[in-house]
Amino acid sequence: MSPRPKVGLDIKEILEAAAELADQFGMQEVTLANLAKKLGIRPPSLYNHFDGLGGLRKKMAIYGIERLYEVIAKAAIGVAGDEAVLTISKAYVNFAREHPGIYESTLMAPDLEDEEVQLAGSKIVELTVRILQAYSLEGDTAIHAVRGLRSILHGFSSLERSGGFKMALDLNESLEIIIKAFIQGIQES
Amino acid sequence: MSPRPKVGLDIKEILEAAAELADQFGMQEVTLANLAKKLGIRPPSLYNHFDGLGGLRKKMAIYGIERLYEVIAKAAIGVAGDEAVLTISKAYVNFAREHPGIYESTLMAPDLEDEEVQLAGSKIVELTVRILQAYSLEGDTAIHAVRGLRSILHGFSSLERSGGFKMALDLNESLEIIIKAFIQGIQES
DNA sequence: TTATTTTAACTAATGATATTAGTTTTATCA
DNA sequence: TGATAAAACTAATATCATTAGTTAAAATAA
Repeated sequence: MSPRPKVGLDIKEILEAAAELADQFGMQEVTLANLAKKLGIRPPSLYNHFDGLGGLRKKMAIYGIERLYEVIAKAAIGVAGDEAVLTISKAYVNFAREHPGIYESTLMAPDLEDEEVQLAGSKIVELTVRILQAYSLEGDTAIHAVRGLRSILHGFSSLERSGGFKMALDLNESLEIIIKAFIQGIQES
Repeated sequence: MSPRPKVGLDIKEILEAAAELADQFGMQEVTLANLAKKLGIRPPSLYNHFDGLGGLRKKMAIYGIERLYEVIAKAAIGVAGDEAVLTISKAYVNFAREHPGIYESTLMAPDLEDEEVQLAGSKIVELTVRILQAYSLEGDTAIHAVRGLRSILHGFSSLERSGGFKMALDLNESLEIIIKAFIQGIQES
């Protein structure tokens, strides 16, 4: 019930190769043709591992979200309160900087509302909720706060990558000030 | 020095048709084939108006940013302070909701660092700077604040569109609370 | 060991796409 | 009226993703 073919690729190797392509050349260069060439096989052979280009993008999105989660979760160990929020924020933004293609892939699934994709993302949301519990926010404020934090982190990463911030002013400093302002303000609302 | 051909399309009509396609079906359906069909011409004829698919995407990005600017600028008339920030924020998010394809196009230029694209975007940045002048922020804080506000608005719009917020909690309320918290916090930093 | 089954590769072919080259039509202007 | 320039066209090419059908290799079952 578990045979092995000649080349013997598994989905993990394929996703790692696809992630390398994405980080080096951007998601628009992650084609079945390029991926197959990198793996030393023919494009149709990839259909044994996932359901076409859409299927690849979905798997890449889940893989990318999981890698992002691991980085954030590791950063969250042993910290709490403001320090925790700041630490995971930096980890998030750094991940997007170091792996622009993987980060891009987390937004390129054919259907981002897909159950598996949402499930992967919900782990990051839950982690954020736990960290914000330190502030004992009232009622729905915690949910609004999570939405705000996610908006800041995704918006910041996205704008930074696309060259949206062109003023000569340190970006890490901006991030720190933005995050601190937000958590300060949310406590007073 | 200004002849006229038989059909006589101008770039504005073409961009409006492309924007309609984008809003209805998403940017991935804005192909030269689909656009030509909608306009009643053959795909190669489009090359008389812009430089291929990349050229179209660049023109669409500029067109989209300009339309977004107009909406924000109109919303900013006759308001100041917190009310102004809240009003333009709602206008921004509403634009992304009403014109998802146009909004998407503002991020799909082949080179977002392109001079013309940046120029279009800088008008929105300058408008935001003027509105934030009401707070008399010290030193570089104004620049950090603009970066924060842009991150929130882009991140919020982007996550909302991709189904990132799945809790059953009013999104407009979230936006209002997030923006208020941020401008409150930035004044104390 | 031998036979069967399953997996993962392959070739060949198709349809859609962007793109280039070269041509034709049409409207303006001298 | 004739020249020019803009904007349409046809024809052809290369690159994709994708499907259908085939083959080879490895693991399991007899």
